[in-house]
Amino acid sequence: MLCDVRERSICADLSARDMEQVERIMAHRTVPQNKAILKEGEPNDCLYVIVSGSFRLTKYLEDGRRQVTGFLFKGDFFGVRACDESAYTAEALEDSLVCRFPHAFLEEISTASPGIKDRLIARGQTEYHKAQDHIVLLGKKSAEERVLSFIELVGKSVGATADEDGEGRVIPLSMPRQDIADYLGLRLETLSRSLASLKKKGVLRDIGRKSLVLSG
Amino acid sequence: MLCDVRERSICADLSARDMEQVERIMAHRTVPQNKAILKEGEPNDCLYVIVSGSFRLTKYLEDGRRQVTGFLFKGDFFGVRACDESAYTAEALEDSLVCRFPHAFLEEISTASPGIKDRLIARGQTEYHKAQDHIVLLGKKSAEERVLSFIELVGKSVGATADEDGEGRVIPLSMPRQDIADYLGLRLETLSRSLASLKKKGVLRDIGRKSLVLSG
DNA sequence: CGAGTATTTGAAGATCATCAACTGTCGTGG
DNA sequence: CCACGACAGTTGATGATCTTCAAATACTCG
Repeated sequence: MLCDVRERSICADLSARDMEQVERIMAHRTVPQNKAILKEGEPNDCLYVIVSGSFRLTKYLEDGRRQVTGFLFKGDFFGVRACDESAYTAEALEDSLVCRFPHAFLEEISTASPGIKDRLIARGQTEYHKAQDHIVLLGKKSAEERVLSFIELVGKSVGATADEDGEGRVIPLSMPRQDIADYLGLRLETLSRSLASLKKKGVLRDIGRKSLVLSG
Repeated sequence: MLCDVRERSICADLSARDMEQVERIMAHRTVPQNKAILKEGEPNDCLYVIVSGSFRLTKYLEDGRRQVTGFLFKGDFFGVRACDESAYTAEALEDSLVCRFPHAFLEEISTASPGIKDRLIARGQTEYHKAQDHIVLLGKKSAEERVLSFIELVGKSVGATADEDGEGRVIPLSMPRQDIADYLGLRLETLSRSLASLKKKGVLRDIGRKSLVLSG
């Protein structure tokens, strides 16, 4: 079975011979909605590539406060760390499919396909830069600015489609409000009010549970 | 000339033969206080390792709001990205010394010393995890909690020393209050008040411009 | 249709920001 | 060596934004 995310992912660097190996070793795995595939503090020895669906990454404070540190979509991957325990929890936002690579296996075939490591470095940097943008968002932006930035980010990640009128861009949302609020460092109610306010101002054309429509 | 950060840094993976190469190619460079060695948006083709001193990483919003996304100390490195422009500005907090490696050079010797790439991957992950902790700090913690977390982070990074009485831990601060505030997503005044409050509560034993003393 | 959950809305309160004045510190030069 | 100026940091009073608690409404699924 072939992923349709191959060209965007690690497999793109593999030779035909290595690909055979991959197809023997790797495992596709379905992850039901809200099920964790990786848990903060638990050991992890695999890299996961998202074939379809989406995930949230979360971290918890000792007292239970939860922060969503990122959302991942098709083609993204997580679980890079080769050693000890995971720094975050990864949960499916919807029924999803991932491709699983043991680190040991990656290490092995990377001697033949060193491009794999370059991919990991580059992707690591991309994630780091996204985290920095997130930091700017949390450190310096107002509630409404955060919400707008989030919508644009999702739009870029999953792609926006034109709505019926051809006037607006539809942004699909696979996550509930609470996840968005926890990503933005806001309370549910503040997120809701910010969305309402953006709609009143005409920035948002429509607010749905599973999608938003941006004006223009 | 040999760095005393060698074992903590990329050079640790190099063979003796590669080290000769490194000593020919690499350049030590001094960076005066408040001078940027990397600027957000400008191209960069080198990796820098901090030999002595410290740096702040900053990002700016279009309207000038500044966010400090991280502080780096001896042994840390920045400028990993092999391509296009830098995602952040790196400025010296004090007169500092860095070691400079062109990416092309690293790429070249990594065929002989593949451990270098593993280092870059591992370090990239470490930075990413630090960024995630920063996100939790900004998204979920109160002003005082942020300040305490920051102090503990610096303590871990640069090492705390016992004070005269042997009762407290002295945390050296190489950055001004404004940088700390911009790191914590707070205003100067709020940072100052939080410090004062922590002292009144007995968590801090003393507050100085260039150091803090933690109780216990 | 109805129960349960997700989301929105309302009113009151807390935390942090803002504006302003004050104090402390450091380096310079008389 | 002390006085001065400039900047870094602190403290005070007021206000805005976001949170909290409470209740209403909308949506989903069996």
